[in-house]
Amino acid sequence: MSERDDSTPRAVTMRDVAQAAGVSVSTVSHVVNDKKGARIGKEARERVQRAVQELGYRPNAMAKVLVKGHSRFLGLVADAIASTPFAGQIIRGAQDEAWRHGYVLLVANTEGNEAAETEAIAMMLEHKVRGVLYSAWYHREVEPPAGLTETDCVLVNCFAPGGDLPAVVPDEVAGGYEATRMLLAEGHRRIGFINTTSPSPAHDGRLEGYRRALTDAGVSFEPDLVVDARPDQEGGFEAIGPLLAQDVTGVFCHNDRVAMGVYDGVRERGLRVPGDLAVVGFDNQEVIAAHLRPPLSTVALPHYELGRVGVRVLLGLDQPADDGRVVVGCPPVHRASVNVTAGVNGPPAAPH
Amino acid sequence: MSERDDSTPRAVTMRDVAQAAGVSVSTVSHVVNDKKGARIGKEARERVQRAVQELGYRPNAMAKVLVKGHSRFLGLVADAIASTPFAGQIIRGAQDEAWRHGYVLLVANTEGNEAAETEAIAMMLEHKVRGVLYSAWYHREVEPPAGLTETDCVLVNCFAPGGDLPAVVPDEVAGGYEATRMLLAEGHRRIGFINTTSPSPAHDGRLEGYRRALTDAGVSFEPDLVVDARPDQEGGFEAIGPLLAQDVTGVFCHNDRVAMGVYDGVRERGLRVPGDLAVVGFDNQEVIAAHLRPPLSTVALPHYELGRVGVRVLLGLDQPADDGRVVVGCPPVHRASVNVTAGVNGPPAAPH
DNA sequence: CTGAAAGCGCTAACAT
DNA sequence: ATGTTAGCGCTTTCAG
Repeated sequence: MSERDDSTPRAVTMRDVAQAAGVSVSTVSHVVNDKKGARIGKEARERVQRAVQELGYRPNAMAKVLVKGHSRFLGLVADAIASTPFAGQIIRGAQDEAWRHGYVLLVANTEGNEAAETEAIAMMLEHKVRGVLYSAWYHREVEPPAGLTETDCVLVNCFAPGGDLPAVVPDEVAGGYEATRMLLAEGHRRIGFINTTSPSPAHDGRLEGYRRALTDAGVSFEPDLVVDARPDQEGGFEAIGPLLAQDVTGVFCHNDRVAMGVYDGVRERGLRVPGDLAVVGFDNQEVIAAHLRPPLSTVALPHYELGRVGVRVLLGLDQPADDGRVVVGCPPVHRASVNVTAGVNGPPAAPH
Repeated sequence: MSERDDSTPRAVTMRDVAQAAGVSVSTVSHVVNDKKGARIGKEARERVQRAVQELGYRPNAMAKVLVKGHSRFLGLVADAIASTPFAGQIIRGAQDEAWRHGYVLLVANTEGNEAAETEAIAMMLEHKVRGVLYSAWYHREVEPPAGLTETDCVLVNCFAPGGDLPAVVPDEVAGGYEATRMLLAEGHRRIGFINTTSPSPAHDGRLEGYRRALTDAGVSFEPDLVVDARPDQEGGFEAIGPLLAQDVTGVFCHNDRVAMGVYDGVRERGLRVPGDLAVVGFDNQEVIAAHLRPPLSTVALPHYELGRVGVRVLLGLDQPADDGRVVVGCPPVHRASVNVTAGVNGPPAAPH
């Protein structure tokens, strides 16, 4: 199974190295950590390095933590690691940034289970994490578990009632604005908006952005052009009918899945995207958006950034605004569902 | 930001508790860990428990590791945490199973970067992990990095040349067999297979399964009904034409994205799924499969299981076969793309 | 029933 | 230029 040696696979310690090199442990410590102020003879240094090589010495991170008094761990508790590709991006962003600063991520996914959450946080606290990121897979208000008060904590893709905890969240309003702009920019004036039925920051923010974009373009807001639907394919499929009946020429969908349903509905009627109807989504969910026919113009949810900025705030590298928030932009992604000539990025090569 | 106290936020240790409770540290240790053989007076025990509560004592996991000689860490190095929802499932499966046995996962995603990989493994080794899972996001042969020989290691969703490392992999052959069976069971006899262009265990295994299923059903294999295409929407879209021209009534697609492209191609011709063409995918990629119109019958890639079984093998709970492999089944998922009356599971409610 | 003490692997003064 | 030593917070004999 592995190259473990014989009877007592006791790990090789610093003392073993010292012994083999014929020096003291502190000397070994100095050369291994490449300490600045330490003057070690070229001679001895080499002997130590050789011994390290030969014995295959690996420093014990735990022992180090113990003496230094603080670990290089960062906790990340996620409510849904799996249900969606999104959480993965948050983790990746957090991981990359943590790594860059010498931190290791302790990830726990709780699937919303409160007991698991408490246990996960206890685990992190016992590992003396430098702080923890508490994240949600979709932007919403959360009630952070009690244990979190025992350490530094920043909320990612969610926020707490009081507003006392720093929160890193996507800019829903700007996102909705951008999405609507994409349609406006192509000359559309009757623009439908299929929003979600569930009350949420996304619901309110994107609507707000839609209205503002309309206003800024001198187009009056028509309540009838906004319909709420289940935020998935079925919802989009059903919602597009009424909108088409009102002669919209473009539609902004609450998310890419809704847009996917809209595509189906449009096809069902023998119509075409974008010729008969221009469509813009939200989320930029790769599997869907980039590979629909035609590829879907959309606005990206910045999950990677969210994770990344989350650790930056945790480490004190970025400062939240006065309201405790850091708002991350949602960049527009131009593809062919608004204007045939616009989207030029063909889908990337796919493996397996 | 957090409830840190004053100047020196020194953590409360066991000694503090001992002092507060008026007992010795060893007594505290005994009651905190609920040691079996320890006879502690009801009286003292209560004092300790109270002190623990009041001081908010949290045991230091690092110190514990140091004295016990081994950690409760399991490493998981993944090549692509994010590019796909798949890796997320592997992590989740591993996490759940690890957790169940009191282990904590140290996750590192390397995005295929070799330096990151080496560094990640070094990090894990320094944390004295009990072992590490090396995983790939799509089933393939890998060259596990050298550092892994220093600890127990099991391969997940991949395998090594020599076959010396235990490997947990999906049963591609059985999967291909199942997929084909779904079509055969509905009476189809001219069944196309859109395979992938990239050579891989998936390519060979699924083809093998397809052939076996045909043979077992007394249908002769026709090479012309098998076409290789890019394993995505575009590939499926283009490949379906030639197949339709050969009067296939059903098609087995290398994956769900290919099936998505096939749907488009079928629609383009004014045809219907499953009426004019029955379609079966592979992967069971939720976002796609469950929400296509009609919902796609497919075969699931058992990522969660792969991760779960990976840690079981690592912990010695499951034994690999003589060839070092543990093969995990790919269960068929019946939806409406083969037989209208078959798929009954409407898409689940979707949040946000 | 409870406490004293050794020591896990390492770092950081402090000696030499 | 290098060695000695005292802990970091905890578990675990071994004595009382």
